Amino acid sequence: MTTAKRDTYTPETLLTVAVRVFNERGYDGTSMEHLSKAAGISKSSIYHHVAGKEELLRRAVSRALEGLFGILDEPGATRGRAIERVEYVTRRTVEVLIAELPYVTLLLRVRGNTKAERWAMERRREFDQRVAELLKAAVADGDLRSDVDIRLATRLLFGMVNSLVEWYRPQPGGDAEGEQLADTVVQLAFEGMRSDR
Amino acid sequence: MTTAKRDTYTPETLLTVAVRVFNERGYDGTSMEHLSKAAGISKSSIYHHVAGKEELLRRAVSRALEGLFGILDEPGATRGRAIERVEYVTRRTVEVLIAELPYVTLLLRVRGNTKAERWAMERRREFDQRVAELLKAAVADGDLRSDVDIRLATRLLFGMVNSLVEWYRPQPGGDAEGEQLADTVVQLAFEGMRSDR
DNA sequence: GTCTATACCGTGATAGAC
DNA sequence: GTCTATCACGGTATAGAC
Repeated sequence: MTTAKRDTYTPETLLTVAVRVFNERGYDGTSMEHLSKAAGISKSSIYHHVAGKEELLRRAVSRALEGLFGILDEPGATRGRAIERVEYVTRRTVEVLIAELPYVTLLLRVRGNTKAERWAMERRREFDQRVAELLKAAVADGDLRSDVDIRLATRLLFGMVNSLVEWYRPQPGGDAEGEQLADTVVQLAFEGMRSDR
Repeated sequence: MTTAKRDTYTPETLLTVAVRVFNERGYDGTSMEHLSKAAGISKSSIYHHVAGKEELLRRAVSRALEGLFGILDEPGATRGRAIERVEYVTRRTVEVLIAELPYVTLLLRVRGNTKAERWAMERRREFDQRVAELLKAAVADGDLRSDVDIRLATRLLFGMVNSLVEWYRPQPGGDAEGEQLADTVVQLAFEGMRSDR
């Protein structure tokens, strides 16, 4: 029942274009004029599909947040030893970041100037807290080093993971590329960069 | 000879205010009206001190870049074993990030919409490349693990370091706080988060 | 579903008085 | 050095024809 051909815009297809431009120029640096040029339709035609610029932002960050929160409900994140759940969530976060790259990129860059942005920031904080609790449990189990503040370690770990959006660009033919990258990130984060082990 | 009291603005003191607002609202999300309110003077008075909004941005990112490139000229970054130079640069980058927090924050967020931004991004890439060469040398020495792509490891390492600007807020009384934080970052990055060593 | 035309407001920047 | 007044422009968004 899904229409294959696509010669006119829907909110979904328009979102794809908008998110790309938002990430190139920044949300505030993007005007409806920029969007209309990129989409190949007039400014006013955009308003036929969405209520305005902010709705596009809201849809985009919602999608990113759905992906991230979805991880926390997966079996790997709810069962087993805490350290294993931590590594699982880290690995899956990398994979979701890559799978939903433009949406998560936008999420990680919102500044809180509009209602939609502030809502997104709040939900993101929730996610961070959920992850921080996991790490805390792993420390209690004695599987993560206890000589550094765990809140700090969580932030640094996810600072490393989130930095992916600043430079990672998916390869056209790279299929299982995400899993490989996730492996490397987990290795570096938990085993360190030194070779003398 | 330095005038202690400050009841009128100079380009320097104005920059302090502007950079704070830029970081709160984003550069593109900040209008001259926002700046004038924050500075307590009228829009047109701002133009008496600086040529415009972009000059404020240029001054800010210049300051950040000076701080970062300065590190590469320090003895610790030019002498000794490569691995030691890598750890030194990492540690010092954290310290400079904290010492020049608002300026580096702005630098790390530019999108390339204006000339000043594109120039800043180019110089930043130069810095990253210089650091990547250091890490490469440390791998050649056998001191850094060779089972992961070194360009990738460099990006993740500095992704972790740079993420500081997203959440670190200096404590009013915290003096040697920066050095402590730098120690932790270096430990986590090079030794990893696991406790089983 | 897309267009042209337009309303209306905030933007960066300037002129000139004090 | 700061102000008020003003400019030209681009911003989001709407009206209404096709």
